[in-house]
Amino acid sequence: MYKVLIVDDEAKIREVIAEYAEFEGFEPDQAADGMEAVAKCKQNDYDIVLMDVMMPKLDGFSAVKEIRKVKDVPVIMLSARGEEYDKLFGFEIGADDYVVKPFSPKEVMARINAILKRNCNSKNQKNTNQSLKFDGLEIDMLGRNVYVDGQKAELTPKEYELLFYMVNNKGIALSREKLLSDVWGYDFYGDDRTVDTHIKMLRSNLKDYRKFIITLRGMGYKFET
Amino acid sequence: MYKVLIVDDEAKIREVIAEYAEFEGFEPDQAADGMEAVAKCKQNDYDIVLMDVMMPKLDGFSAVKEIRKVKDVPVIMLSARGEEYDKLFGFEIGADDYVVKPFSPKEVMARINAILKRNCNSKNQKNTNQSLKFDGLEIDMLGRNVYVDGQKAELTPKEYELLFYMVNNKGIALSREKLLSDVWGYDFYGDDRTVDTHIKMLRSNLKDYRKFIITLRGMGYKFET
DNA sequence: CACTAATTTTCACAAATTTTTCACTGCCTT
DNA sequence: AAGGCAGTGAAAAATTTGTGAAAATTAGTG
Repeated sequence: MYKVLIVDDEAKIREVIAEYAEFEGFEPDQAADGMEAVAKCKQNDYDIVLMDVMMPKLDGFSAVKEIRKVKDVPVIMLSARGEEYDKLFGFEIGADDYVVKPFSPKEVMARINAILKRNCNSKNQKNTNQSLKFDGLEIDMLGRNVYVDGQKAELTPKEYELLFYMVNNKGIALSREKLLSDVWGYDFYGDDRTVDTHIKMLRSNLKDYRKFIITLRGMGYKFET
Repeated sequence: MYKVLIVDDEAKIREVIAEYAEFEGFEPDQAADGMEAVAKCKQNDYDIVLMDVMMPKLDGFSAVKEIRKVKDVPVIMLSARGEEYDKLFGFEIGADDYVVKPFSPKEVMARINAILKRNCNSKNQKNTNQSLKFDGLEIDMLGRNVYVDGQKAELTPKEYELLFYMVNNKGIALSREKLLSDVWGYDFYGDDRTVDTHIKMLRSNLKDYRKFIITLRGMGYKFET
């Protein structure tokens, strides 16, 4: 059964959608703001997230960005604001669809089904191997664990996020700026060498598999097997 | 490069979208009705299809149904009718997205990008893998690798940048000044012979394919196959 | 709320690598 | 044959990365 997380600050809206979702055979869960959504996503594995844009504490866009750091779950953005700017921004940070309020629950359900259907091939593959394995380096996306030759590696959060991002961009050259903006956040004001230090720690934790983290002199780094 | 098929009976609309698509780096093709769209899809491999619903000869829904029998290409439906019924119907027959006219070309492009990004793991990998091949010289732009007869060439950053720039200006005569200002930066204060030295190193690393780097006496260099 | 532990960030320095300079050689062109 | 221009090798200069340690930040706890 597919699990759906519904994020909106209005309880009424959450209820309506949840009811429909349940009727359609989904297992709905709710969050009232971006912070809660991020927390829930880190704990649970949802098959899709419906995310309102305008919310207290943490807005929908920022929440998606935060969630995407650790989970690759499809997201549909809900917004009362139908302006083009928002739409584009939503897609850019990787929303899979965008629905403008007021929407009909039926339409939302149809869009959920469309996305789940589309992702079913890759999703199923991903579900069966939610963990990636490169030689003796295993990354368990679900449990957020990394194993080096079967032994659990104790990575700090940043180290894990960095590895996760690099693995998801396997074979692609990543500049320090790109890494800082995607892993640390677009609003990070800091030293380039910060990346180096984390790469150092990551390498040291990956033991022999440090070999997968390639230095591209004058450029940045990349993960390559 | 991604190939997009634009299906609409109004030439004007096709033109506008095609223009935008080209600007965005897609390779647009057009069809004026459902029949033509089906025929073209059977012949060619498109990465995505934009399909109008209301068309003479064969309507959009039927066309998609027909296309899906032979090809599993993503489809975005375009429709002047924004009624919910159509939307649901569109998703049911497997449309990947649904845009209601009048739409802004920008929004359509954003949706195309969203879908292509999502599907990139399947067949389009070679498309995303921006790699150029000239004889036995292969340049993998994404991974920043250069292969000479399948063997990885260890280029220094400047060597890579120089090669990258020259390849992107294939067949064009490049003066030392132009190279210095474009590859090194407009603020570079230095000797002209610097270019020569890097060309030397690059040639030596490209082995037999040094032949692509042509000296233009009294002028500069160019890359030509 | 202060204290502790863990994590993240900054930073300076050494080591490694790359870039630049430059003198010299030799080839092309007129 | 001479003058100009490109090719080359090697040394010097500059840049970049790896790393350790200290400082700053964050989270957890009594």
